[in-house]
Amino acid sequence: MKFKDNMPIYLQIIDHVKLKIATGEYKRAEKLESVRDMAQKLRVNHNTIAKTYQFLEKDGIIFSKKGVGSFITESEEMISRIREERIFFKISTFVNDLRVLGYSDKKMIEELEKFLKGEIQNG
Amino acid sequence: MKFKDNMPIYLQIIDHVKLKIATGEYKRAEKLESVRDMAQKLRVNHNTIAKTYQFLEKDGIIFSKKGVGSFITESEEMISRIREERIFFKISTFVNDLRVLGYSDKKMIEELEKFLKGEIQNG
DNA sequence: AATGGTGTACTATGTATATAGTACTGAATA
DNA sequence: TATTCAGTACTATATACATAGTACACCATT
Repeated sequence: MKFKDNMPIYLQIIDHVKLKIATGEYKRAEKLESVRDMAQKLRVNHNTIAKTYQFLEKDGIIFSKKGVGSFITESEEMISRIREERIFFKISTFVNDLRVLGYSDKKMIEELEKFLKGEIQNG
Repeated sequence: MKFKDNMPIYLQIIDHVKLKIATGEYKRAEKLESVRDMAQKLRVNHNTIAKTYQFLEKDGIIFSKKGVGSFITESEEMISRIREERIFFKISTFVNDLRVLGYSDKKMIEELEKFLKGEIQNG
């Protein structure tokens, strides 16, 4: 995993975990890697992962049991919400950003289609 | 201007200036607000604006003259590039983010159209 | 009962960011 | 020439972030 240096690592890992939940890679009630294993895997300090897990727990996205481990929420409703909020955020951000740049709805769609077509030719 | 607390202020202001260039609000060779005026307007320390301007100058986006002021680049090519790079970044980020979430090109366009239509009904 | 893996907590250290305050340098102008 | 407005530079202080290292509390298993 690559980190940007203009954003706290623990926030990037929080988003990383939420993304994995949104894509279904992390499933309901699944056991997460331990604080120390995750730290080693991502090459960060275990305190940073501990902070990450504590923030995720505060938001009800995971729950931790001392001496046992950390687990993805048991609420399917929460999992759905994480996915849907993410999709809504991505689309609304996109629309807003392009409108600020002067794009109409029509042009926005056209440019998106052009981008998708051009990609195939290039790659 | 509102700042997010998870990203350095000076980086947010850099983006803010680049956006104004991209939209045409800041024009070629135009004089920027002074370090101290901009600081007062955005309610940050003047050192933060000085840092911002120095980064923008390092990238050739503005140039500063001691005792005179800071100015938008005289290069129209640079201005066009700032706008085009921004648009490309927004579109490619959007496409990538939605693909990660499992969206096909077709579904991506459909959801965008649905969002744009739904918006009109809601607002 | 002892061991090992778990989350958690704490101190210490270093870096980046932002502020406050001050002062210097250069250019335009009254 | 003196003043004013620019950018620039410096010290000091505070906070957030990340690391390193250590230790403790809890739970399951041997």
